[in-house]
Amino acid sequence: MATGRPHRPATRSRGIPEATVARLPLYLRALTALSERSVPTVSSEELAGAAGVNSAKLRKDFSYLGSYGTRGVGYDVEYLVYQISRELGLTQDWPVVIVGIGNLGAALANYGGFASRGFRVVGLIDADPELAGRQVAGLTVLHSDELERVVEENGVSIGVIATPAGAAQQVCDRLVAAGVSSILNFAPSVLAVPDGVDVRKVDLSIELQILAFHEQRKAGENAAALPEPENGEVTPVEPPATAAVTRGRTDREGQPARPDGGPDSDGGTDSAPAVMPA
Amino acid sequence: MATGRPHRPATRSRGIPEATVARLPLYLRALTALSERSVPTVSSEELAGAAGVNSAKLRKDFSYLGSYGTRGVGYDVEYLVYQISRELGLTQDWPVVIVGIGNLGAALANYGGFASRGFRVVGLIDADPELAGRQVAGLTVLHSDELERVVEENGVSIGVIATPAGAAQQVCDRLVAAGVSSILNFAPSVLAVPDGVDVRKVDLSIELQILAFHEQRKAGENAAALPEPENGEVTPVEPPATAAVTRGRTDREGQPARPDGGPDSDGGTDSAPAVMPA
DNA sequence: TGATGTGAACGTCTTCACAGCG
DNA sequence: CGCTGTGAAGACGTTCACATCA
Repeated sequence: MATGRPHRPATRSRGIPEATVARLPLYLRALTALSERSVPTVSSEELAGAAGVNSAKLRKDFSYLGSYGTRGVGYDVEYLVYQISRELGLTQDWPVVIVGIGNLGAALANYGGFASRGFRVVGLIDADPELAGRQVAGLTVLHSDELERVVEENGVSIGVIATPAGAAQQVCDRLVAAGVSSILNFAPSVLAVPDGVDVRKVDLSIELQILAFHEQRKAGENAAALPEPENGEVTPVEPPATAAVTRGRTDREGQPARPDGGPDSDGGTDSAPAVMPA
Repeated sequence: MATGRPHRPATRSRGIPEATVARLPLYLRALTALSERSVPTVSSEELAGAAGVNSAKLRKDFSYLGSYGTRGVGYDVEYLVYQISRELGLTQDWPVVIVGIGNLGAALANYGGFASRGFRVVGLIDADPELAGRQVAGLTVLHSDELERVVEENGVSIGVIATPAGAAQQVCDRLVAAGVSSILNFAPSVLAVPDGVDVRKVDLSIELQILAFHEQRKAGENAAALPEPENGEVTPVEPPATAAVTRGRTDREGQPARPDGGPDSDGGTDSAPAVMPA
């Protein structure tokens, strides 16, 4: 789950729960697919299947929007597409700037899903003078100096940060100062923003770490009940001996720092700082 | 937030709540930064600030791992880094394959955050014969035919899908058949997987849509209380007249489908299918 | 009759407030 | 004394089960 953090304390937005808002785009995608196949109506059961949720949840979600279904029949696809689009604000045009045109920024600029949903990329910005002037996704990459100008001229309210972690906060500050009030952050850093500015975070590495946690548990179940090193003594989990069959895990280091003695036993740790592609 | 869907019904994993697991990587990052600055201990307050959460939540989270702090003092940085790493399974080495080497796949392959946390990219795979043989991030891109071989030879249990939406399910099926049991999906499609396989989804377009929702609400507050088209009659929200000052929104279409009459009034809709960069 | 819409029950997550310990 | 660790309360989200209505 790319996890986001709405700055105000999870205030229900006009009565629509955050969790529901987060699922509306999912429904919209499924509905759009149906619309293209000219399917006139769907039941909550069918639509829920296509969106990967259960039908009770879907019906409750839709109930927050109003009564858009027909009992005994289902939901009118076209009508629902429009209502959800309107609720999400996709019947408007949202100019967007992307800052940091590395591989990731370029991927975002080329991403078809943006343009098709009311988002229009109006500016690509990078600090590297080498990049300035180059064409990416049909747009000319601009130097960072132009950031404020692009934001103001286009009335941009949504900014995407795809810079290295070190640059993210500074870029964020400039975006906010120029008038941006919603930020999608791909850099692995925590952004501080004033009240009224929304930040959502997408962190590639965090997602993998969550997967690793669950993967580790599966492995633990296959072996005996996993040994619990509750106190300082650490017993590294022995990988099951069956080599080729068991999914590959190879233990690395084995020495933790101890909480009591002076924690200066071992100088620096191994891990490099998490840095974005650039 | 990029949202994930653990397949089993949100079972607490060995007593650690999912929400806590999702935050551990955040804490780990903040702790690693402190560790590099050779800070020996942190209070829950400081660490919470660095991670962007409140301190009560952080303490509760850590309490699920055990009592790793010292009252009146705080937490030993090195020790906590190790404990969280172990809990997340990052003291092991996780071989990973990335399928779909477009801009996004290349960005992922180059992403420093992977390698530094126990994740090792062992295979880059793409269906395009043109790409096969090219070097990306120091690895040779392999053709899809090699998928099963790479997964089996390296004991890969985590796969990343960065293909277009249309290819995602097929790639997923092959990964699972070859032995992968955790999947990070960047394609905008709902994946069906057998029990025991975890899927996490990162959807760039969904994140933007959620931002747009909140952005729209901010705009609505600035104007009068937003008009509620509760019944079929739709009143498109008039954008505030102040042009340059108000953040840019320009209305597009205005005609919704009606729920009662035959829904065949207007053939196809405008929006193109959401497709990944390739 | 068959599907929606929704109160009510349940489970999970967050926050509070303070006991307890170094 | 200061900070952790945690019961308890409250907010939020999900699921159930069924009244309701086209």
